[in-house]
Amino acid sequence: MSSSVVTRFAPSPTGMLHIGGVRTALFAWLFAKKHSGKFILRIEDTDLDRSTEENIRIIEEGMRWSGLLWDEGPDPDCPGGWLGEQGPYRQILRMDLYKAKISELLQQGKAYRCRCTKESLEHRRKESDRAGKPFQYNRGLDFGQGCRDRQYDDSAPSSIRFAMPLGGDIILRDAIKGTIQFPSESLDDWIIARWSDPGEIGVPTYNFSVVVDDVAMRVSHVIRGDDHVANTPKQIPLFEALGYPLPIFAHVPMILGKDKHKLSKRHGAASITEFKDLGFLPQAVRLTLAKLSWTPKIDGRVAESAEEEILSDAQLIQSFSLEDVQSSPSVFDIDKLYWINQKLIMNSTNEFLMQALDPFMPPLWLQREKSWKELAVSCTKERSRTLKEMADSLRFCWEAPQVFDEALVAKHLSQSHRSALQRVSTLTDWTAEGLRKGLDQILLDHHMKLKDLAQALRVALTGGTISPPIHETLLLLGQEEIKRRLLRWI
RNA sequence: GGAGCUAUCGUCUAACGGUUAGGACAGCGCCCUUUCAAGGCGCCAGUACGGGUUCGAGUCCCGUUAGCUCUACCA
Repeated sequence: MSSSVVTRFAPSPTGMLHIGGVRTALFAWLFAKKHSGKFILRIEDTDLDRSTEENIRIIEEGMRWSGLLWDEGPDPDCPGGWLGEQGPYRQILRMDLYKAKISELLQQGKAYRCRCTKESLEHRRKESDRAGKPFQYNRGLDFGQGCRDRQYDDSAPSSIRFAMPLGGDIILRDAIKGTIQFPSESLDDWIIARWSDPGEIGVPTYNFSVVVDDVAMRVSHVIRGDDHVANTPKQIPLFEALGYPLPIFAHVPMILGKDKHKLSKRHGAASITEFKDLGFLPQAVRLTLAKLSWTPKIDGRVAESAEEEILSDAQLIQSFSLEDVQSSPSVFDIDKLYWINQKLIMNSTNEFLMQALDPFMPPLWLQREKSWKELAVSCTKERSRTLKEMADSLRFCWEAPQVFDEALVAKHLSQSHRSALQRVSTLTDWTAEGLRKGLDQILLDHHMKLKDLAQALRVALTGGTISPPIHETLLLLGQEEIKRRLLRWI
């Protein structure tokens, strides 16, 4: 039990849920599932100014939609508002724990009160800049100028800094990146608790609370974004100072936009909500994200055909391994998502799609018979990349065309076409079979090709030349609606 | 500026130091076809650069270049 796997996703509620965050969470989730471990969601809201309740809700909803359900974390349905034994899972509610740990460090001389004001630090930073050196508190040019050995008590306002090692290297053994060495001299004594009034301990900073929480929640594998690599050498000595064993670190590479910069709104969709609204399936998002910087190997083999690219969650979980994750970043290509989404839609049951389509459809959709919906879904699912496109391709069912393109009318609705349309409106057997026979007879009588009649009907009925196969299009519209729409052409 | 990371087709990637450098998406062409798709077949396209090590380097080492991350009392 002591060796059981626990991973976590620890976003800060300062904005939307970014697709890059979802990918990081996905890897942590896959790893936990693979090892029958636990996956924790923890809200890192120690930035009081930027964190909001609304953003927490967005994160929870986004995670649920993505299918990344957490074993421990916030849960309004549970007593106290969270699920799990190490709660609460919002850092703002865990201040007592942090402050107790800070007191310990203070007593042991592993942390110290710092009375340097923002102004003083600003000044020293500028001085360093002028000398062409990076500013590091109590290192380099600043060595000896800080409060490290002043033994200040809490009788005056102060922040609290962690006394970092002064020599040697800090070594990070990363499950993805390998061993990385950081010279201690490139780090400095960083702030673990913000400025506070006399007698108090300020709000702890991210790098501090993360360590305390990861230990308290028994996180065995810290799987997080690449952008945290530089934080890790700060955190490692803290684990040691607190007397905690080190978890295994795994830093997953970033997801880039087409211009090789961090993926953002500029590249189109970046938040998980946007992907949802675009009509992508959660499974498609998971699969696409999973295959960035990682290639699943099924039975030791990578995909060798298009079909083999489409994997189930079970296959992803089964083949997931941190060692196989690349250390280089990758560019997110939405075309691949479209393709995977289309494949998954094609593979989906009508039952599933009928329901998945609900949010994209007008109210009239909900009133339709099941058999009608089934027909609508089955004749559009092979020709749509997204749920939204599916919904769009069924628009003609509720929206009669108002304006017609003259060129289309001239090409597809000549007098001879119209006389055939006249016949269509007089058909009486509107079963699938009867309709087929009826159309065939019209084609014979009018010496027409199906192609011509189909396009004439499309233009007359939908205003365009694109629709599901013509028999299905007619069945979806129904006899009465067709008569109504054909009226102006016959 | 400093610290760190990274480098195979446009993109995602595969390749015990030995392959005509493989696959997928995108693009292009042909076939199929009732429009659009789907499907089938095919084409285009890559080891950033320079040095080593080696019988042999995409793969190991060193440098160069480029990109990214971090460099906050943000997370």
